[in-house]
Amino acid sequence: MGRKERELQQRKKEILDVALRLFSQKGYRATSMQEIAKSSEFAVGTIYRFFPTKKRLYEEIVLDKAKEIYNKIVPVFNEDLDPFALLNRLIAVKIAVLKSYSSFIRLYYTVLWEARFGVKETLSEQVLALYEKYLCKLEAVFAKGIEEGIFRRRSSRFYAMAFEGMFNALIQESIHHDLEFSPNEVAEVFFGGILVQGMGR
Amino acid sequence: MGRKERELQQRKKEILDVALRLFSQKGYRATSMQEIAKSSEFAVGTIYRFFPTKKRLYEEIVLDKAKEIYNKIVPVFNEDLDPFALLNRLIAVKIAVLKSYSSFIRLYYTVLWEARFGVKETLSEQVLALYEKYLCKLEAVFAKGIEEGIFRRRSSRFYAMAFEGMFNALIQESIHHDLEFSPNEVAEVFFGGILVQGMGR
Amino acid sequence: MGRKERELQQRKKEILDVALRLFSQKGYRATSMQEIAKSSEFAVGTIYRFFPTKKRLYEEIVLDKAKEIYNKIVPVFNEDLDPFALLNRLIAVKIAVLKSYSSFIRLYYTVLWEARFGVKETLSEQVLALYEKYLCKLEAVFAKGIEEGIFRRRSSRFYAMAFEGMFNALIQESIHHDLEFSPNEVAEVFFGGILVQGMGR
Amino acid sequence: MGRKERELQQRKKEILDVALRLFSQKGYRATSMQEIAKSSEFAVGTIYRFFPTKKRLYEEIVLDKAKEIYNKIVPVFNEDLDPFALLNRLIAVKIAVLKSYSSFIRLYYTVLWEARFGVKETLSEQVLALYEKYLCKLEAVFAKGIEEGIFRRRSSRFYAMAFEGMFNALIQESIHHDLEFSPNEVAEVFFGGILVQGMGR
DNA sequence: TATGAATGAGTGTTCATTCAT
DNA sequence: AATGAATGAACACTCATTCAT
Repeated sequence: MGRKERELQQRKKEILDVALRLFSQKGYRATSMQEIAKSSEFAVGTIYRFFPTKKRLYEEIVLDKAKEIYNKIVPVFNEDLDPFALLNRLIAVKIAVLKSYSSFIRLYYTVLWEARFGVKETLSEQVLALYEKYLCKLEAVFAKGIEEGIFRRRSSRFYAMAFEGMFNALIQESIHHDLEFSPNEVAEVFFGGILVQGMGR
Repeated sequence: MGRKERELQQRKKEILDVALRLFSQKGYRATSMQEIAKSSEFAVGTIYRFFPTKKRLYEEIVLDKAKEIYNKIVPVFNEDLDPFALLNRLIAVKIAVLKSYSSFIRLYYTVLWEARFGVKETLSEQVLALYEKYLCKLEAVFAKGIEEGIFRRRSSRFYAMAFEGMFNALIQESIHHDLEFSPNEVAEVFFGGILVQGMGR
Repeated sequence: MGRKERELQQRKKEILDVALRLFSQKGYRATSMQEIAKSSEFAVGTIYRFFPTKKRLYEEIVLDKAKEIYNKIVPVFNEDLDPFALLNRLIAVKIAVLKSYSSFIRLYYTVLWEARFGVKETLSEQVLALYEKYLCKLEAVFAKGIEEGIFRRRSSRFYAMAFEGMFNALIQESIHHDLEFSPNEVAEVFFGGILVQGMGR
Repeated sequence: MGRKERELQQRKKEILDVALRLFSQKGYRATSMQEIAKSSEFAVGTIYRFFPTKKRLYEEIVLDKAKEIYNKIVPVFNEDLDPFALLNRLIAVKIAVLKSYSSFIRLYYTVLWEARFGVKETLSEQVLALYEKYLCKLEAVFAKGIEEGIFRRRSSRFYAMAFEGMFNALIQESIHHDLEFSPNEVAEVFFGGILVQGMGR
């Protein structure tokens, strides 16, 4: 890759970074191309050199990062571990990965939210597809654990959603507010519940 | 409240209902005032008599419903129950209440999401305030449980977020997709974890 | 039709007039909506109240007038006259009608030109269709004249095109420059050529 | 002219050829400089080396070809023939010349049309000037014919316009549609009308 | 008081032109 | 001299808001 090419990629990256920041802060519709241009100190036309439409700019931002995240997380599913150990590992990896993408996290969850809960004219079906693949693998882990008698008998979808819900809420809280926690804590609460042994019902 | 006043409130309510439906279906930006006017069979100007801006109309819709939901849920916190029983009851009540607001739920969570995770120009600080009050009470319950030795020793904020995350994910999944579950299931998983007794660590 | 309705029609007419002038002077593409707005002293949005797109505004201008012209000219074809007399009458009527539309004439011929000679993305197929209908009737007159032995034996299409070409050139010259001529002159020159009797040289 | 100069002229010609094709196919406004650059396999900047603006490129194309056409047609006026014979010859030459420029014809007539009938910001005053010179010579021929008693007494401008109108309409119809005709036919129809002998009716 | 026509700033996008390489 | 990436004014069109009726 020559100097020219490298510079081009550099410019593209700069635009992506600025756009990511603005889309994160204000959302897709409230961010105008003019604004992205001004913030990135390029002309509008220059942005259109790299991205044919606003929609595609947005999708590229989201899809690129989403793929990166996905590719860092899913290998966990291929590790040769029992469901319990695998989920423990997943928690640790997810925390590490997601914390390293903290500036993108808000946008990521917004897209997932919109994609999953039906905002019309979904902006990134591919991100959704990626997430569904992840969910599928996650469900499989729970299914295996149930089968092996490690996890209580319940729908694996239920477990997957409960896991994702709890985990995502904690991650977001820790990134955007000041909640500190370790992978262990999440694992302990999720696996063992919150009751002190012997207490409760 | 005289007839005049009653009629006024009636008009306002009609507008709010139509706007809620449209905002829910298409989102805030994609819904135009002209559309709300046409659907509600009022003139645009009339809507502006009741709501000074589109933003305020949106906020009022969300705040109204959010208050209703809040008012149906928080009494649980005043019931004379131990933390464990109270949370059990909270789960049952939340499920019942939120399912009865299913057409509003998407909008509600969207606003909460935007408010909590910092989309600039937040559309409803008051909704956020309400939610924070709820969170505060929830934390108090967890704090009390910890103090009483029922719950394991951990930050009450951590418990509150974990609870909300798991619960909200399940509720959304059950409303927008086909996940069926009972209050008991949520409670059992949250309180007791997913491991079969004696298994795991 | 109430006052409101009348005023609306008045506004619409004002816009149409201004747009006609600008389209005539500068052509379709070189005339911007902003310009039409400024010239007509309405806001851009107001123009869009009356015409959904620029294209439709243009078409409405052209089609409306073209229909008027057509409706004033074609009745001649239904008069009970022999081909020679009918064409004489046609010349007189066309001159009278087209001179009364002089501000529209340039646009009219431009559209016909574009439509007939293939500018892509033709702006008014309906105007073309109208003109083809006229041409068809004109050809029929020539065909009849040929059959009756009044006109020399030649393709009626050839006669129709020759007639239209000569006539239109003269009309345009008389409107845009200073050529004065009477219907008789056109007739004499054109017929002198197509009548069987009296070959030159 | 050295090699350098020759190469330069070669480049220029290549650009003109490509631009002519594109302008003919899609019109002036719908053809972009980028497109011309890509089609001609030069860079945009290179085109701007030869032509200072898009408008001038267009004008040069049209003027070049118009000059060619003009130079092939006007010699007829210098031939030592009587008006009748000269016009006969003119018809034959014009048909031969214009048919050999058929891909340029649409553009040519469009420019003439715009120039003569006053579209503002005329794209080629020089083409117009050329055409007026041609018209002038044509008028002179008619004037001479009138003076010599060959043609009926009428304004020579009137004759010139009638001639051009009829001729151009027929040529365009023959190029863009399927009208076949010989120079003789045009001459016979046109002269049949303007010769002194043989009045109609 | 209720109306809805009018407004015009703002949108995403294009493309003639420039200029550093 | 040739390049083509960068520019930004201009475009058609939208829509929250105003205000004369």
